[in-house]
Amino acid sequence: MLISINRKSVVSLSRRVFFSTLSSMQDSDLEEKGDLEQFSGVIHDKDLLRKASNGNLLVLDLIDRGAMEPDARFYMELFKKCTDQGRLKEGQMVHSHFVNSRFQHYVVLQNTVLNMYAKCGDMKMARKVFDGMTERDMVSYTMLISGYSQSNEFREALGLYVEMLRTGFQPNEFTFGSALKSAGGLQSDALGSGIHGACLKCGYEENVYVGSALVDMYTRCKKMAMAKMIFDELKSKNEVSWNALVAAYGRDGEGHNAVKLFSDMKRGGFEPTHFTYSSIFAACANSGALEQGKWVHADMVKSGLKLIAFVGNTLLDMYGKAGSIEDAKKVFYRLVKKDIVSWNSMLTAYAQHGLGQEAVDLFEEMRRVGFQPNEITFLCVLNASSHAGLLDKGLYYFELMRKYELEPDITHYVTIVDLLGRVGQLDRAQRFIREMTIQPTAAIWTALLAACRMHKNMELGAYAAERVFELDPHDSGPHMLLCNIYASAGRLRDAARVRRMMNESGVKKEPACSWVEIENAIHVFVANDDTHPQSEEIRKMWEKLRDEIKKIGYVPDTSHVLWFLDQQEREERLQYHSEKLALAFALLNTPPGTPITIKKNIRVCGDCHTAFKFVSKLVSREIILRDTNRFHHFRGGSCSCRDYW
DNA sequence: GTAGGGTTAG
Repeated sequence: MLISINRKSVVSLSRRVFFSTLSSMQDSDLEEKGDLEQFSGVIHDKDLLRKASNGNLLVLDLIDRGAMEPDARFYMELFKKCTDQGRLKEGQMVHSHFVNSRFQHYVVLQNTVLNMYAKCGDMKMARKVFDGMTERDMVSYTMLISGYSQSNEFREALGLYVEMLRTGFQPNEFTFGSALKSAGGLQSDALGSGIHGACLKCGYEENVYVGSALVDMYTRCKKMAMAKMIFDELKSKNEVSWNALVAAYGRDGEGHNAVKLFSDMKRGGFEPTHFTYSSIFAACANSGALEQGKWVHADMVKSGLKLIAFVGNTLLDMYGKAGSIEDAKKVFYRLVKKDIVSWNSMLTAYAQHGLGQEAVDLFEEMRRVGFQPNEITFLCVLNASSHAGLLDKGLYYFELMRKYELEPDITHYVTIVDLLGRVGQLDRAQRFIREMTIQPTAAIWTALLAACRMHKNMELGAYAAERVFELDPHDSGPHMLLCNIYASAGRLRDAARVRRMMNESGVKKEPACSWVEIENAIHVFVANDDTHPQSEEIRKMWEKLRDEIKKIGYVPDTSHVLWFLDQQEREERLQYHSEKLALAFALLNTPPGTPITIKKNIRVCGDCHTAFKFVSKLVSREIILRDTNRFHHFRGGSCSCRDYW
């Protein structure tokens, strides 16, 4: 609370009262700073003011109107306060006074200014201050290097690091930490090991910051063995060192290793932090290790850590990716404080599950409560509209972006092409591409190509494919799409030509695989897989299922498979697609009535989609299938995507 | 006065 004082009462204030009044002021009272004018008449004692204000930004007003002149220590406190609170504007104001003060040549103060700009993300100004310094020390270099590395300007950081060495300054543990982060950011093993060598030479290998930075750097350079070795030999470890390694498993989608490390960490007496949990959930999300993720979630609840956005967002994403939309929703609504990523993640989860209407409703709720959407928000909601076939909504939201002063980028355009294509408005999609204000990319034409495959438009498909091949000749996806378009139109010669083209230019098709998690183990299947210990049983199971579903109406759709085989061979191949094997395996190894979740690394084929619908009816089980695009929930003979995918 | 670890989309 700012105590309201008028000039008359100020004059009669004792030094003591003045001191305590100013000390009790909060920066949040800044809007009421008009009242400060009342002080200006009585401030003569700068030291008293400095002490009383304790770096309080309220006094900026006094400085600005020349009512007081800070001393060196006061400048320092003000700059630090602006740095800590990220108050760039106030910092600039103090800076402009500082350059006219008699302290302007103090290196330590100039460093503090430099650091303030760097930490507030204004690297241009930080650089300008640095360049303008007549005298620099090692800290000046280190502050600028760390600023660059924290702004992801890794090349600048390392350039400066080299310059620093050339100039003859000795880096310290602070410098090494930032330099290693930059080398990791550039994924440059060569630069990283060079810096590593320098750390050893200077005797910093036992510093816990340097150690963690080394571990992190090597993981980012894909040198996991080296990272682990350094980690194991670290003399001093803390939770950050552990987190660096856990996070690496998160990035690589190695859920099981991450969880194992998590257990080791706890056994070693280290408390997991928000960073740890966040990384674990990301690891489980990316590897589909839902059961383990749930276990760690329970552990976090026990630990008493609050469900803040920082970690809740990752957890939400994990449940979404694992197919459990209900759990994702629970996390979302229990978050202590939602940030933009929370909203976007929830929208993504809805979109992935084909719950377009829910996504649209959530987006409207977001606007209602006054949360500012960003580009990603629109991408999520456009995607959701597209997957649910909500044409008008999608087009409306695309236009709405500009009202929020957001410029659609190429990814938004792709979604609109996809949206128009899915509902079969191919001509309109083509017109939309022609009228785009930005240059169409391979992704744009691939979206149109996929729509042509869906709606069996060979001519436009061939045209779109040509455009894709011009822009990106090495992607196998578009080749396969075109090949399939020709094959299902009976143009086998053309299909063969595309195949040949792929072979000649060395385009490889990613092998399809499906996997299913049962009791903490992940079982992976590829088509015609007979390597699994239960393969005989699995085949028999599927053949039994196939015969049963044929009785209730299943007709194998062979238009999706290799055109060069005869009908019977095609049907044969089709029957042992990886997702069918995974399904048979899951039915053999899970209790009746429980839902089954299967993941696939490419899009589900049309025949498997149909077969899964029949199986869900036959065995009265819910089957959840995640492909690269989205989730399919099969229940009672139909799919949540309403065959829209 | 200076340092290291996390999340949404594609």
